[in-house]
Amino acid sequence: MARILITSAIPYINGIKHLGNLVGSQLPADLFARYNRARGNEVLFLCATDEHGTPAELAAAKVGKPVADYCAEMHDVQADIARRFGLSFDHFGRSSSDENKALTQHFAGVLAEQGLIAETDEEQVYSNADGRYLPDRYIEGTCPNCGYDKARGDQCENCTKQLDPIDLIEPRSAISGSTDLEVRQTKHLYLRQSQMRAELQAWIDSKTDWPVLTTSIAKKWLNDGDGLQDRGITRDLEWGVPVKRGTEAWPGMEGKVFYVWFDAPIEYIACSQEWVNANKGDDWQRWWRTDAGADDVTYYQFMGKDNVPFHTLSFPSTILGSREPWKLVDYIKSFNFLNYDGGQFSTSQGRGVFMDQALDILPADYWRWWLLSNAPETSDSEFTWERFQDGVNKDLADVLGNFVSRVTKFCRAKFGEEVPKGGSFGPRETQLMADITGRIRTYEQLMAQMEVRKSAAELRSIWALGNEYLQEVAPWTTVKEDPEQAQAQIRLALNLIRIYAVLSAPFIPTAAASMMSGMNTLDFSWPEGVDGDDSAFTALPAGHAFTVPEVLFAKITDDQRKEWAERFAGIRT
RNA sequence: GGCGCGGUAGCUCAGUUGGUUAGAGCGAUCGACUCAUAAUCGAUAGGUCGGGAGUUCAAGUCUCCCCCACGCCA
Repeated sequence: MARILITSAIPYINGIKHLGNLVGSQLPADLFARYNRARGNEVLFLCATDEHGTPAELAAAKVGKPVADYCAEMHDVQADIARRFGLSFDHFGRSSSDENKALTQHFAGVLAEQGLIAETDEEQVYSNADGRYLPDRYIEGTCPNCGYDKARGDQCENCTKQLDPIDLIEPRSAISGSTDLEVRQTKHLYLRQSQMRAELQAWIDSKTDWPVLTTSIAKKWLNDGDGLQDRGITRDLEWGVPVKRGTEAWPGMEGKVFYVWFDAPIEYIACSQEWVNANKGDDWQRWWRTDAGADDVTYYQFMGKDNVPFHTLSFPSTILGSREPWKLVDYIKSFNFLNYDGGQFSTSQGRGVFMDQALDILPADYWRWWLLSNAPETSDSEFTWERFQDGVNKDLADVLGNFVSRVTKFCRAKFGEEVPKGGSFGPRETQLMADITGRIRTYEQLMAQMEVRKSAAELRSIWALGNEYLQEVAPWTTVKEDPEQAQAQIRLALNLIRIYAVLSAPFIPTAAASMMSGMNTLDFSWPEGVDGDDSAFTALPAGHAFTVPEVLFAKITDDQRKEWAERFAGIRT
């Protein structure tokens, strides 16, 4: 039994995530977690909210709440939506947890001991009215290049020129509008990633089986220009992990916090400590410490491409640079972006469909299936309401749902609601079982390789095999001439429903549960093969009672599609 | 401007280390069936694999140049 550690990129606390965020990390990670559990592997699947930084502070201020309260509330909101989407985290933690504070401070301390932390003095803009330092992009003013009056401190959106905040004419705070700004000297810590460059390069080069998307982004950052740059890991903010050197105070760093990108990935580890402290597990070290039992763990990370640099370079610098025996990631599965109807999904602009809205109009399985079977693996892909309707109706309603419906209703009408016992399997049945077994083996390989779209396509063709069989042996005709033979045909078809439920559960867990419930069984054993008395194809024995399930997937009508397309055409307010 | 990922049937995409008549799903057309969510099953049509040059007995698959789209960065 393999031991599988899975983490999904942690979503930022500020607001509800859209479908593009979902399909880029949490959803495929959940697919992989569910599959591995179904195969009997020991799985620890972790996710959390990423809570620190300026955007959270501003969002809290906007609704007039203390930032800690705001984050606590938003964490619960996100946890509830994740649960309703069927995301099967073993724990959904918080980067603002005490565990993460202590661990982040610990890493900073040991990195300093290893000579990988540099202290620098730099100039930062301070807003007296706001009582805080302003990140570059929160300073606005007139562009010295083109005269645009809403240029940001990092770049002018009008002429695209890169700027320094001190270049701006009549600079003001983007938060309050105040012009009472001053430049102050402030001290900061840098992670000396440049020192780790050769080691990271060798590590990345050894990962020949990673997606091209992952390695190409990592190599670009390693080799572009002057190579990997040191990175500031502290900020002049209040909301964050206080800067400490382990448990000791850090002279000169009073009142400062670690940068959100330093503490966020450390939460992957801290989350497992939260998992233990929540009494859900009893040993986090055997997942993370190679000196405490984690050497047989295989660790997979899932994320969108925008997160790749931090996971291939920054976080590994932290792990490797500590010179402590932490588990390093074995495989990084990265995704491109999902676009929405001709443009990008946008959290800040409220464009697209967000997770709560999606669940308001359809059950999670509809979304899970479409998003996963169209996951942006090789390139960006696009959500349109037409494609969504086509995919859901054809795959889920017509191919799978209708198969369950036609088999169970036919049996009920002709033989009653129990698995019929007559007849025996002949050559055609043997062939079907062999065909399905062969495809299951392919499906297993694709799932193990995290080939999400191909796995979905393979699963769909397994569903279709059932319809092909029924069409060919035509039990509705057979029953008139040879009822015993028809019973054998339907007995096999009913067993296919259980097999389909088990195979499909990672994609569509709710519908799979309905199928299992209808088949009146708790036998979730994975279909290993065709041979022997314990064959998956005879798991439901003759005489086993079942009920006809409710319609598994109602079709999306043209009227619904049009209404939703219109409702979600604008921006969310 | 640099870099990255793409450009394959109407649409969405597969096409390992170059090798027989380039594949799938959807859509279209025709047919079969009537158990079923007007579902299913079969068949057919449809592609000079972005353009050009080159290497090779052989290129969608390698090399070079160009064009287009998207993304990232400066």
